[in-house]
Amino acid sequence: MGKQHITIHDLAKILNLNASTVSRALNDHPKISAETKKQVQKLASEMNYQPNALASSLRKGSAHTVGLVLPRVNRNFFASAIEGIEAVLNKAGYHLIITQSNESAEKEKECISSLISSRVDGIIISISWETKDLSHLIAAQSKKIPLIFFDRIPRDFEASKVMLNDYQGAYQATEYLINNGNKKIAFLAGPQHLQIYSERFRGYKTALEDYNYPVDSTYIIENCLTQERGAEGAAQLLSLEKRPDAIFGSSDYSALGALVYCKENGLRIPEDISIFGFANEPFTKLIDPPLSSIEQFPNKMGEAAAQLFLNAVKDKNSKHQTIEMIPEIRVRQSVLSRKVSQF
Amino acid sequence: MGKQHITIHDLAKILNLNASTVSRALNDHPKISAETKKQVQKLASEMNYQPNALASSLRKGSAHTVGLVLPRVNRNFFASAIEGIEAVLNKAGYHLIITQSNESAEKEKECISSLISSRVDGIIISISWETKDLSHLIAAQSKKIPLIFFDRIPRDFEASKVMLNDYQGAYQATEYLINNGNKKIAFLAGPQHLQIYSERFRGYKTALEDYNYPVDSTYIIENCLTQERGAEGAAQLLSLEKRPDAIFGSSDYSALGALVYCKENGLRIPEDISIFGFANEPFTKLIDPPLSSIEQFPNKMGEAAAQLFLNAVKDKNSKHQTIEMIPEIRVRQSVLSRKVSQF
DNA sequence: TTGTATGCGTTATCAG
DNA sequence: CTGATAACGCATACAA
Repeated sequence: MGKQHITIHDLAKILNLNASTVSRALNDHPKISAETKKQVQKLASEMNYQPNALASSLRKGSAHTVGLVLPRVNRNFFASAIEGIEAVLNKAGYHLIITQSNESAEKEKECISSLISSRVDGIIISISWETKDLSHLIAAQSKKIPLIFFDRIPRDFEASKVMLNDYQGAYQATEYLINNGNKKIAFLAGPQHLQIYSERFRGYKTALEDYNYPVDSTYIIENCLTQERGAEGAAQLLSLEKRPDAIFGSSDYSALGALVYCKENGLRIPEDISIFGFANEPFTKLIDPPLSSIEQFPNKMGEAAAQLFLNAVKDKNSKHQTIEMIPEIRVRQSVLSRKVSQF
Repeated sequence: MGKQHITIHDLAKILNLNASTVSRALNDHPKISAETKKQVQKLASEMNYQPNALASSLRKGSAHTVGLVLPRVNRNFFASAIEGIEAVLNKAGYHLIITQSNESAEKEKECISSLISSRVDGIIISISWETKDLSHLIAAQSKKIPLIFFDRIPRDFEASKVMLNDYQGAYQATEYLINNGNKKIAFLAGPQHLQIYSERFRGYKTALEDYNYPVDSTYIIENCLTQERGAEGAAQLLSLEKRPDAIFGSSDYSALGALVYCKENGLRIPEDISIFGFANEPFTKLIDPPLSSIEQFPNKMGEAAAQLFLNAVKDKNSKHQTIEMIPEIRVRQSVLSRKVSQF
């Protein structure tokens, strides 16, 4: 009592052993007698010994820890990704430090800096909406810390990546809208310097072009990812002389904002206007009407990101790898099913 | 290049200084010349020096870090609590390590153990559903690590606590149901060894008693917190000869399960049956019909928990403190408003 | 104002 | 099989 934390030296003194022997016994070193091991481990557990991870990591030069930088944990997508990452990492004996950038580039810099200071063995990151300057990421790489991007990936950056084929998801959703009788499809876009959002936009645009639909810039709302922005975007779209008959959001939240706004303003969904989201957040199934969306398999994306990290530490000289996941559209009542084609 | 991480010794050598001087310069020590400071800080930033937090914390005996143990981050309630905790803690210069027990008592033990090994300065915890043995928590306290409970609190444990007046919330919800024409109110209970759930049950029961309603044990479903269990509970209740006309869930998720089950089985909500939840998760506003629930102010609860930790480190001998928050009911369309009384 | 010496708790290396 | 010693990187008491 009195002593906050006991050390291997305390144990050693009591057992008339050397601290090194205690250390080895605790780590199940092969050439320590079974007798001694038993003795040491018994006392350690009786005295509730907890090794000092700081000291151990300092000495070993690694904390066997991976840092995770997320925009925010308060999103099913990211929370599920954490589960996948932890499952793979824990099995491999790694711990995870979760940090949040809150969509702020500055906070993200701090997270990275703090993780480097904590001497993490790798960093898995989904960058913030704001992030444009990438020097903090270059800094991490220059310290030979494996850097794995997932989901939100900067354009033109050499690193391992887990990405969704956002293009394909957006293309399919747009195609579905077209094939089901929607003529004027509006799009709520995200920041175009993030690949996922530019790819979603490309999918939308290409589908329109392939079907010989005009791409009308008044139907494209920029930087529209939050529920609030979605409502604003919908307001803007509904005030147009020729208002759209469908709104496709780059995020479930902006789609939700649009949906609520349309309902509040007397539009019937999907009879008057169809709505499509992106991410398949759990609430999409629950709202009225249920929101069509695109499943991204966040858990699997997390697992894949963790696996890329493990590959990187296993083979220090391995090249960067990219894993692409295929999304699936989930059609629900928020979209018209007029079946104008046989598709 | 080549070197992964540079140290104060590297900087010292380059500047022809001693490592201690460099250390002091970087920490803005008062008796280091402005000249030297500028020199050192310039080089440090040029070379992208990142202090080794492991070494620093080991030496200082504290990492200025707080550990957080949550059942899971994939809940708005907990994710919002994190925000509140971080806001207060970061302002005070502390970092947060987030861990998840996944509602497993064993995993929770591991989290605590790992946090103690990381030499956190305090632990904020909301315990898992499974947790009954509290030895891991006693272990933490015996090492003089301040322990702050929030939301899910074990009965009869001396520690600082941030709790909701769950009794009051449940009482008010039940009272509302009574006053609005519901005669047979069923209850989906949680594990009674957790104070929040026993208090919710007590609120429900007391309200019934106060209004001279019978407390019918066939209307009480035990251990019913998940969406799945909620659906099962509803199935059980609807199969009763005299089925209830209202279901009050101890969680939004079990209430949701009940709501979906009732809808799927042809009951109109609220005409045929009223549903009330607990926690006011964001989805409650969005579903059809919107689910009545009880707001817990998770962000404020997080802030309060962090504040209690700060109090504990500021005054080592301070007594345990308890902060009680007052919940507010949020009535939505999932409940009948028959107004049988003037209330 | 700066340098020297020491120790935080652990583990790796070398001896015995 | 076990012990002695040094070192991980940093911060502090003490010295100059």
